[in-house]
Amino acid sequence: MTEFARVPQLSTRIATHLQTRIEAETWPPGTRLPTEAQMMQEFGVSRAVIREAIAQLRNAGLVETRQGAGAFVAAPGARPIRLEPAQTMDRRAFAKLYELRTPLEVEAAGLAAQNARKPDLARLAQAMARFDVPEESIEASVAADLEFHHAIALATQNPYFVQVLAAISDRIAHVIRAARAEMTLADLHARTRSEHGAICAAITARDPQAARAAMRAHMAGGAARIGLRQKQGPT
Amino acid sequence: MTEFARVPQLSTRIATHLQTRIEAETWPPGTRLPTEAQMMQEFGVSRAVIREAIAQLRNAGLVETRQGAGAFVAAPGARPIRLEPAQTMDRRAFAKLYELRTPLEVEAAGLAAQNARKPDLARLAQAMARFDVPEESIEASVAADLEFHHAIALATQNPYFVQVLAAISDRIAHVIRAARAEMTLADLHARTRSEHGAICAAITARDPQAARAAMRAHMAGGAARIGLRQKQGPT
DNA sequence: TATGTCAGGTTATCAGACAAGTCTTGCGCA
DNA sequence: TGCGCAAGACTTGTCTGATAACCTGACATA
Repeated sequence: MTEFARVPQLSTRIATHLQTRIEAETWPPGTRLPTEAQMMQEFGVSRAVIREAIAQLRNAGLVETRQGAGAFVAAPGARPIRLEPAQTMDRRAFAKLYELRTPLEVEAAGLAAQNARKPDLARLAQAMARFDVPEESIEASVAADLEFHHAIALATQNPYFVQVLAAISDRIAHVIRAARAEMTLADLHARTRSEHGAICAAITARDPQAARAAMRAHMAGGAARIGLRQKQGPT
Repeated sequence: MTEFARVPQLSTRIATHLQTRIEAETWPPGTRLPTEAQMMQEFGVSRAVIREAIAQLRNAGLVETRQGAGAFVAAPGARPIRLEPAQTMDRRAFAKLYELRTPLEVEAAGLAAQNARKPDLARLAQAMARFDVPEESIEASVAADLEFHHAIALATQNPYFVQVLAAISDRIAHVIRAARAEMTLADLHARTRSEHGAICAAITARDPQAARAAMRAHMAGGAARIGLRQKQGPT
């Protein structure tokens, strides 16, 4: 009968405790966890708490439950890849995130040039067209930017790029929006349009090398615009 | 009364329903969700189900709950990046995952060459040393491989690379382990040792360009060894 | 051996209650 | 009038007990 302090939620503490047993392979995949009743006794809490702890693990993909059968340790391949959010999104953490984003966007541009299909190119052109109108608001501009990069990710034909880039871009856009940039909206709009145009042209021409180079320039430009230095040479 | 179609759990259905409202910005960040009592009435279920649904959203990082106050839609920046597991980890999905891993490992090698500190280089050398002994088992070999790549990720000084590469490598290693490879263990050991050595040397020499090239060769070699074709040229 | 049935165990859901924390409101006081 | 503060309403966290849906394994039977 272990006694838990009440600082974090009871269920969370129990969940992390169980998680260590699973990740330490004390309970290898396929193992059946103790029943809820047994855990109630072991941890000295009510069934509601146990159920919530199990729910957390199930949500994290570490266990699977079957009504009437029990809870089982899931196979590693079934677990989702998960990146914990940075505690504070300060300038340093932001730069690190951008550092992660850059090679992914560059590679996505190259893959898009190789693998894009007709509908992908159409979607890309459509995203480009949104820049033809004069700049309206920071919101509209950011949304158009996101849509363009999303179209590239889709063109890779690789769902992993779509997912991870969507998550990263979304967070970066959020910070940009909050920071408000130091340049005029008109200038930002023009530069983005120009750089996006180069990328779009290279992808449409199915030139992976040019697409990568254009995207790399775009990333470096974006980093510079928001005050980040990238000390990265040619790859 | 027999049910033919098995429906997902009640809590899951309600959770996804709430999720659509959040992602459609019907409830923008900061909004307070209806109270548990209100939802009980709206959906006609017990409080336990509502609480499980909320718990799912909380685990997904979409809402935050505060005792006595309520449940609130979380800021996008606070949400963890999450990659859903592929339904089936077949050869195609595996290739896509490798496609994502390659640019990340290449960039990590380059950043490691730029940013590695003394302890990082020591850890790298230690990981290399594990290959000096003759091959033992497939398990030991895979573990040493993972440790080497983990050491590189740490040397980037970028926690995002550490997290995402750890998650991806772990899953790839799992598949490799299951597939058992087509080459002899001795041959695999020798090749891995040779390629890792080149990477390690480039990083220790603080030569980012050479580190990137060596890692790219290593990735291509690994892909070829497990039967994947990479149609990727120089970046 | 093969098969159908049943009993026991397990999770899913329901219902009601109290504890702990938060927010609002109104009252007393300066 | 304006401010401080405490009481009370409200909300989530935890506990308790019960029923329904479901799974597994043993057992009887042909």
